[in-house]
Amino acid sequence: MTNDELSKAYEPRDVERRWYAFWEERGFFRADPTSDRPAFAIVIPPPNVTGSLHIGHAFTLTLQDVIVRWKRMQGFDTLWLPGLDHAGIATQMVVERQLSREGKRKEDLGREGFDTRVREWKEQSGGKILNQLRLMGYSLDWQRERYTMDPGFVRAVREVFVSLYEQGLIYRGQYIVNWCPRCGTALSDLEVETEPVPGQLWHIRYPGADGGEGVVVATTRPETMLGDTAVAVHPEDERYRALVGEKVVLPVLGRPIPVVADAFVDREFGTGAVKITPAHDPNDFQAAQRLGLPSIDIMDDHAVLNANAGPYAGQDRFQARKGIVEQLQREGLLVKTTPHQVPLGHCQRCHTIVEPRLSPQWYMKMAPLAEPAIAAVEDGRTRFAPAKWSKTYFEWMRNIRDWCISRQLWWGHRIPAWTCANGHTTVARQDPSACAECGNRDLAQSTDVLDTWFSSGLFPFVTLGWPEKTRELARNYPNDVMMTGFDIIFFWVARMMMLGLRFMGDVPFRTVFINGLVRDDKGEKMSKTRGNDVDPLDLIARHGTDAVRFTLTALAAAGTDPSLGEERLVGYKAFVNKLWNASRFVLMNLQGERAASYAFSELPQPSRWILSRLQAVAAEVNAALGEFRFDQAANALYHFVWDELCDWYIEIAKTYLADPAQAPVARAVLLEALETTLRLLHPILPFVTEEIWQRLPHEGPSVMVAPFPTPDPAKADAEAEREMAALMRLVTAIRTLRATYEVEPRRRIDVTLVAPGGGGAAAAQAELVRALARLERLDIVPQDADRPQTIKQPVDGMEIRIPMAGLFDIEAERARLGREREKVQAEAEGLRRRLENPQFVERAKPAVVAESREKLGALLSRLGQIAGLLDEMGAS
RNA sequence: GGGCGGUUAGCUCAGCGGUAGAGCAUCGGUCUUACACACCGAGGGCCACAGGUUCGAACCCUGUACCGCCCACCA
Repeated sequence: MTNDELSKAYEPRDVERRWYAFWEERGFFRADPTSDRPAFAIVIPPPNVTGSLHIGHAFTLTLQDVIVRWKRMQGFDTLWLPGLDHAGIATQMVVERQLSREGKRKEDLGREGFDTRVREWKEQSGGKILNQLRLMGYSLDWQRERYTMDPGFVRAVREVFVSLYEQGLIYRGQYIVNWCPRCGTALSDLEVETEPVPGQLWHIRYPGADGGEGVVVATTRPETMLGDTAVAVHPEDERYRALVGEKVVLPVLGRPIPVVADAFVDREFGTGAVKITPAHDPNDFQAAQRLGLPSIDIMDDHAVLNANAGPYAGQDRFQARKGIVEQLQREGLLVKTTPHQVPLGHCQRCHTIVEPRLSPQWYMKMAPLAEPAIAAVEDGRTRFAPAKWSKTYFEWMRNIRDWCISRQLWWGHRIPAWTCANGHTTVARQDPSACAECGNRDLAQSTDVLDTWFSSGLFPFVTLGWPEKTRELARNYPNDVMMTGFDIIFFWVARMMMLGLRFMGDVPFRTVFINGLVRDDKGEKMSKTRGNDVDPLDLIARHGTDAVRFTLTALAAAGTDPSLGEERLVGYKAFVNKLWNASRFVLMNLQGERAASYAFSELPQPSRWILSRLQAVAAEVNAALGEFRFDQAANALYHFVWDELCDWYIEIAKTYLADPAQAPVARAVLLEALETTLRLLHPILPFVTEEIWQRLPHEGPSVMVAPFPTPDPAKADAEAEREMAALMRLVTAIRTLRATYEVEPRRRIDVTLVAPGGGGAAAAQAELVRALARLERLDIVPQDADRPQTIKQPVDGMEIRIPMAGLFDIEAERARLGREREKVQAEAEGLRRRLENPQFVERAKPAVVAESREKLGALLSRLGQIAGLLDEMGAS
């Protein structure tokens, strides 16, 4: 290969598509259950079929891919199985919206027609997000792709439902549910978002049936009064004692209802008298159960008042509210109206105000399932990372309530329950032909479907083949890691824990890593509705996939919500380009020859240094990824590549490359450093690393399946690191002096280094110092007489001396020394105070005390020197 | 009403017992033959506030103030 093939700037576009196809064709993504390598499996949070890739997916999935690629390179047989969620309510909404654009409703198609329509739509659009996952470079095992409505899931869902029913953990009951009048279905508690809404508290008089004053109740929802079956007061409330047991007349409808006493009433709130509407309020429902009161449902599926609402039948709930309030006012029964903030439930999907409604639904008993799921985290079979999330998990699990699993939707897993003509219920794995109880053959299957999370909750084992006893199940369950956002800990993680323990007898995964939620550069949560979301595909089109991946990885500090600003992304794009150009440099210098062999101990110090640093970085990256500290891994690599490899070693190597005697070994070191770095970076930057790696002399078909670097102790060289650090401090100090006095960059100057100890690295690498600091002469002397008109700058016990003659601005030096003196004085003062404190000397660690003494000594001697220099200048 | 988290350089964030770091932005200087998506330098912070523990606190404890999130059936 010639360098002509490498463009000056990295061009991600064609590179990415090419390598992804290459990896996939070679089967690198595939897990092999017959492998004798250790297994590593990770559960993907299956995106909705309706969905397209948003930044939240890109964030969590990039981190997952980093882990997967890392583990694969470490030699694990890794399984990262792609899947899609049928997303019942969300998908139904999308398809209904499509229909509505065609001027149709789902009822026009009928249930079967609608079902077909959804399946068709899934076929054409379900692949969209999967292709987007490919564009991101994710190394998913595509041959094992699953879908929560595929035949295996249908069977598994049935098995789980029937089995839980048989165990008494699924039951049917009539309670108050959260009902979305727009979606026309019940919702679980988790699908309801409570938000305070400014409302009013209406005080309404219910006159006595005996013609007396009756009682004034306070309500935020006057329309529900049509379903009132009592008024309740506190049993010990003196104000109403006489009324208990009497009747009052429900306004509008004129129905007499009793005044009852129940301790749940808060005497302080409103008037202390509360209307009881058992069919439309959970509290009232419970009170009605206790007190034996009837329930009157006044609304239909879409919150339109029904025949029980008398004159308001046929009106929408809010329209009716208005009419009722006006009527009460006309009739003089509206005592007063006060503003009042009301916490109101909204449908998570369509944001319609949820109506509490009495309705027959299917429930899953949660307490018996939660108990082992709590224990499994307590005893560490599953651990949360960061650990704080276990608190959130426990909090919810310990206060868990039964889960309403039935939905009145058309899209989803049908509930395997049939009702016969005699009203008996049959729940069965196979479609029954006769009632299990009475043999009646006139059966109708429930029209309800299951909450989408019912099937998602089975994901970790059904995707491995359950209920069959497959190799995959034996090998990969429990999965090793589950990574997701905290927003679905309850929806998904908790339910996988409960169902996994129930049906597999073990936890579904060993570690749950919770990542933050991506925010914009102002810290706001990104969402379409806010209009501040960024499209990851747009970002990759403009900056390249690797830059996007690196940005997301570098942002992933444990436990924080990352803020994604475009500036940051541009910075990491530059990093990818930097890596590209460093590689170009190495490739240009390889000259097609085979890498020379070398003995590490005989390498020049800078070469030992860069290789030693490389071992440290390898150790750091491995440790960081092991703890899910993605930011640390990314930063360690960023700084190694940019600050050490590029800014120092490549510059140093230029001098070696110019010398035919040193060039071959330098090339070998450069190549080794680059090749190892590419392997370290590959999990984060898969494309650019492959593109470069393939151009290097290499073994194996792909960097993707090359071994992940581990630190080689034989190449750890503490002495070289120490010496090089000193050398870099020296060069930097000289450069700083040059910059301070505005010495032209091109101009070569003479420097004398007074080094009583011999000069160490500076002496050994004098040539390098000259090259890096752009010196004409570097004289290293053990001592030197004081010379006037000389800049003196201490560094590591040595002193840099540069003659001022014709070079330096004396005023500038005076000012600089003045500033330095202030700083040094302040620091020395602090140290002196500390050392004068006998308790510090006595109790602090000896090393800390010694260090302080040493530092103070150095500071004081520098102060003396500064004073001398200033004197000298004053004199001159 | 409960619970959790945050408050560190202009911005976005690391650090979590030995008197502060990064990226970007800012300022000055450079086309030094890999890279101007670059190079070489510089400036910038009483680590929200008040107490306490400690020889020593951004870091541990207590409280306060803002900000954010989650959970919650007071009409």
